[in-house]
Amino acid sequence: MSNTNLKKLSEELGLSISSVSKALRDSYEISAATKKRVLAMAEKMNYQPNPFASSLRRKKSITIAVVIPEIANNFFALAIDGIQLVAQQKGYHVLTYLTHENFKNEESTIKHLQGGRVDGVLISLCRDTDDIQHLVSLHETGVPLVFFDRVPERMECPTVTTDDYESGFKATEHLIQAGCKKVACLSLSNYLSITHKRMKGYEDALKKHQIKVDPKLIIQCTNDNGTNLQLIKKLLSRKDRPDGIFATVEKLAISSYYVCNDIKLKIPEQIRIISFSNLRTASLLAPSLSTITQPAFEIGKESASLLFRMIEKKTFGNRIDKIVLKSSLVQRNSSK
Amino acid sequence: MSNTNLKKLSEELGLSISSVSKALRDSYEISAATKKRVLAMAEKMNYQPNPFASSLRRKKSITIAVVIPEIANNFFALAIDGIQLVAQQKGYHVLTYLTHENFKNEESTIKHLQGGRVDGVLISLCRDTDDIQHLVSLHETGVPLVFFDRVPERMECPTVTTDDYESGFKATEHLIQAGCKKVACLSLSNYLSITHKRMKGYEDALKKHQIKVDPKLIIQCTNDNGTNLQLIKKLLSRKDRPDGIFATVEKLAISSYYVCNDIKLKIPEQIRIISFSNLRTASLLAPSLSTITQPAFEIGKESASLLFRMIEKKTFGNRIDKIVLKSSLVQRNSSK
DNA sequence: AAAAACCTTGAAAACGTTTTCGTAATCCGG
DNA sequence: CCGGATTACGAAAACGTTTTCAAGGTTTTT
Repeated sequence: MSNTNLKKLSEELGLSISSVSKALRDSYEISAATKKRVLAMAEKMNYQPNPFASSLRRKKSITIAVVIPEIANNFFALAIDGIQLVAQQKGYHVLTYLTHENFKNEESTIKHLQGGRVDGVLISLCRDTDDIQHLVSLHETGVPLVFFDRVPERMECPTVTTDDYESGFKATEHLIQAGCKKVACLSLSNYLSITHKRMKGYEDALKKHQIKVDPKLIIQCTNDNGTNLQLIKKLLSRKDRPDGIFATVEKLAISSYYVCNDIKLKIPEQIRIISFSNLRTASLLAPSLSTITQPAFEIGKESASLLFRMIEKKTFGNRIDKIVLKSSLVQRNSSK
Repeated sequence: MSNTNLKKLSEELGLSISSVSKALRDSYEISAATKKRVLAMAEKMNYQPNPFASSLRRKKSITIAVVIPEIANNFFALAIDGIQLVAQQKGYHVLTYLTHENFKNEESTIKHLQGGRVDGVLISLCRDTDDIQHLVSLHETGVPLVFFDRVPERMECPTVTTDDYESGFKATEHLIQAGCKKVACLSLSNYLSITHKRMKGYEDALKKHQIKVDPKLIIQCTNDNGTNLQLIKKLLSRKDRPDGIFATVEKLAISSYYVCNDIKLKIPEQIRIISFSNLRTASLLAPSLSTITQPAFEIGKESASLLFRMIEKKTFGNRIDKIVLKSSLVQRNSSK
């Protein structure tokens, strides 16, 4: 086992434990010569400090937690990438938790994090999180907390998001300008602020172009792919089917493609599609998929940076940062 | 802060610290009535045990580490998903580390893990890992270690892999049977066991069909996408260009698609492509991509399960498990 | 030459648990 | 009612660090 500790090291060196500890932490109290000796011996004996003893004593874990709905998802994978980059630079460890879009999981995960296991938490809510008591409670214990992308609607807290309203507006307007008269909206959740904003953009774009918002064209999708396929198939099989689809998340666009293949609907001739997406193969699809692409990697980086500012107390007292990044609309053939 | 600890709890209850601790851990030494009182008070005071004190004392972290080259990668994202599933069931925490295909990162990460921070490690090597001294060293400190997919060639250790040789063979033979005479192989690394095996399958399939292995058709790609695009473009622009591509990893197939679009090579008419891939949109590409699909999620699950068997010492003394799962070849239009 | 300042080290407490061991108090059969 | 078993709890050590404080020794100042 990992056996060499300060005690053994100090015995080997003929020094006290405290001196060895101080030498290793490069304290001014220790002479250069001694430090050199200690470092050499530590190297030789392959000393690795016990992180738990250290964390216990210093009340710091050098660890952050990332809580996300899923990982097999291009957006979140990229966000994690950005988070890890910053964490690695700071020398922090990253604990990852998946809620699988399940509120109970999110709740229990957050509760566990109250024990001091981490110095800060990055979180993107799950699709049916409405009650945020668990997060308020975590916040009250003093753990720095940053939300990214899927942020709570009614909580004063630091967030990193994108211009969801504008993106929803632009995407919808783009479809209208391409010729769509009946644009459907595929939504992920009833609760999430991001879907509210994206849908508000969608509705306002319709209104701007004198198109009435038709509730039948707004589909609340579920967390089950099979069900979603059925919902979309039903939508697209109607006589008065839409001629455009605005998908608020990537997987719903993918499902739409499958349904169109299935029922032989031509994209974009019979139905135009645009979607929020971080798919790297968007331009290789048949047809290439028009996307609103969120800067997922940057979102991760910004969130982590913000969190570390809070951890290091570099952020002003009770200042609450709300960072908003811009998504980019990329027109491709699915909306021509 | 997370302030309530055993001491406060015990004072509030008029019990000793040890009794409270034992009550919370449901020890037989404590009466049912007392346990009930303690549980109630712990709930009321929102007690969360300090994980570091506990880990320090018990010499267990209830945490595993996952070390992978990258996360924005369908294979690894799915594998992590499987790992997390098992870890969550076991009540373990998961620390994730990205090496970004950089050996130095891998080395230092592994070194840090020797301090006892985790009870076990799951790792997929990075593309240029040749020297495995750091892993031998970790293993020697007694930390259970399971390799998945990208495993070391010369080390006696538990692994979870797929039938890479057979898959490489089948994929290549499939291209030959589709009519290819000159099949190129896009490889990721010189060192990895998986690429060796996949390439051996490739070579043996060629030999079986009396096709000479042409070193000029075997391209060692790099870790830089731009460079890879150039390498592939050069390969496909030659007069004696190949009529088939066997890509050993997904991103090289994607790059090939881009190059073919760029230089107007028709897939599959002028060049057929098959690739290892976990792309969920493989069937939606233009043309749909033939794939060898690894059971990434299952690989994650199996690796984690194996690791936990080792952690729980349920695995026989020095028995070394080598689990091999089957990949599936899915023919689509890119190799018609 | 004594006093003050500095440099280097060590002893010990503390972080919050877990666990071993000891010990009252109760119980039960003979 | 006595001896042994059982039940329910507490005291204290231990895990491996970090940090405060004291102290011995050397150098500098007066």
